[in-house]
Amino acid sequence: MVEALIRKLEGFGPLPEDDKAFVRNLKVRARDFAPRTDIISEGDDPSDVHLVETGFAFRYKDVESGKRQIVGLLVPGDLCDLHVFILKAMDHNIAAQSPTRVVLIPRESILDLLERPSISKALLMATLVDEATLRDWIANIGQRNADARIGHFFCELHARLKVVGLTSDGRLSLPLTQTQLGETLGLSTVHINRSLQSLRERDLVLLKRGMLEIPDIYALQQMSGYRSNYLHLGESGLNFVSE
Amino acid sequence: MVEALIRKLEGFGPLPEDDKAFVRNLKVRARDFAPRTDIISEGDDPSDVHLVETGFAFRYKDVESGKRQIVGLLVPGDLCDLHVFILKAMDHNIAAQSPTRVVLIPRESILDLLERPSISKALLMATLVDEATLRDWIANIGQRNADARIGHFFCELHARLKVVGLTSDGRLSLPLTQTQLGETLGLSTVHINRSLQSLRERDLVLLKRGMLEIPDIYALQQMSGYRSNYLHLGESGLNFVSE
DNA sequence: CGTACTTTTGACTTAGTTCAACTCTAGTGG
DNA sequence: CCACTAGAGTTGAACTAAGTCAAAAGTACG
Repeated sequence: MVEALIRKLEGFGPLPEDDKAFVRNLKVRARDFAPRTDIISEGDDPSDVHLVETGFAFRYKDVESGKRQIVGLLVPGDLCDLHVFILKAMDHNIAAQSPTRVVLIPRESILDLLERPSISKALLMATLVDEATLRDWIANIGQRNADARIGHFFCELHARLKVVGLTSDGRLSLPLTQTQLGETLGLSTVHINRSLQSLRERDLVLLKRGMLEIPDIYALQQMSGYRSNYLHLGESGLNFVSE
Repeated sequence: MVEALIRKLEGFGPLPEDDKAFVRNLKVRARDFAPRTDIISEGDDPSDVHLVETGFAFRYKDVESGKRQIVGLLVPGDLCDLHVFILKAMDHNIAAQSPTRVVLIPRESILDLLERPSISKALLMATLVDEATLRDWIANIGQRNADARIGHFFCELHARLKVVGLTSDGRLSLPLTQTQLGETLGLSTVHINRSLQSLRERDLVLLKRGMLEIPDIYALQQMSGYRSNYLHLGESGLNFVSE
């Protein structure tokens, strides 16, 4: 059940056996969430840290005026709220998009984990990569026009999912509605719809029924100015440009 | 010279004496940078981690089409590139805005630091707060119109600088040109200028000669939808559940 | 005082939003 | 198995926030 965590921690290099054993001995429990339900809400002071085991979830922030901004996608192996055990309360919400199973790790267990240098280091690394991803997201929203913005986002998603083996031949699952895509990229639903049509006409992407198809990832990277360096997937043969 | 780092690490609670002693024994050297010069560039593989001791710097990412996005401000005590010792290369640039003194900490020393649970934990916490700030930045750029966007940014800056005692009575130093403000917020220089005028006419902010004045911070928070929870600064500056 | 930024202004263009209606799709229950 | 519904996607038309261009005015400083 906690294997997803080990995979995550080993993303930057193998973990000592005793650390792995320690992780496996954590007493954790699982919890399932239906689509479109909140896993954690702003203001919560959870006593457990949540780890996505299966499913697809996202972080979002409510903004006055009823709008909201999606500020992160969570796929299996991602930690939802490592920060809450330090900080007082959630400063954003997390919602399940598809049926999602979450592993709950008690706050004290996390504190124990942090006493182990290898694990602590691995968590820091994972957090640093998240940070880099957020910076790229800012640049994307801040500087690119709608078409490139959408294209760039798709390139990032493709890269992230490819690493964990969740793509096949330029196809990947993207269970977001066009409205949610808009909330992710700071664009209106209508504009997302029109840009998507334009991208399809140019044979750059095809999004249908939660399935995203990228016929030529290189062409999409080209048009959207995507460069993969910030994901830091390197080393273990994952420092790719396209295929 | 490395006191700034200790202050940073103790931001979330006191550090054991031996850890502090360890930090003080690090062999580091300083380096000065003139305004408008790059401290670190994209693609660099620095052998040292950089810590801002005095001055004001910022992170930025170049985007195709000659534009660029500022993705973070660095004030004294901030670490520039904790991630490079893990990751292979910088994925963005850091530039000094005012005369800036930087402390260089050798990569190996950082690795030694990470072997110490208290320090490692403190670094993780600092990184998690940075992450929260970035998420808020995304929501700001993605969802707010120009006036609220600028106002919100100023509120955040005010909060951050207040904690480190760099504000006095709603006044704070903001050594950015209007063009750079635009690069920070994803707006054109001209639009920044006009919004700034509008904000001034409404007595919300007054920016002149690198000095920002906020007559009524509460009013500004109100108009920009600012809530401070995400900075996790609390009352005394330090309102965390640290143990 | 001259050079080089920065800030400001005006006139014009445009990318993206809003509103409101219509269609399509998938799921529900009779 | 079909009818009904609700959410998701699509369309058109009108609107506006923000961008662009280009030039003037202010400021900093050697």
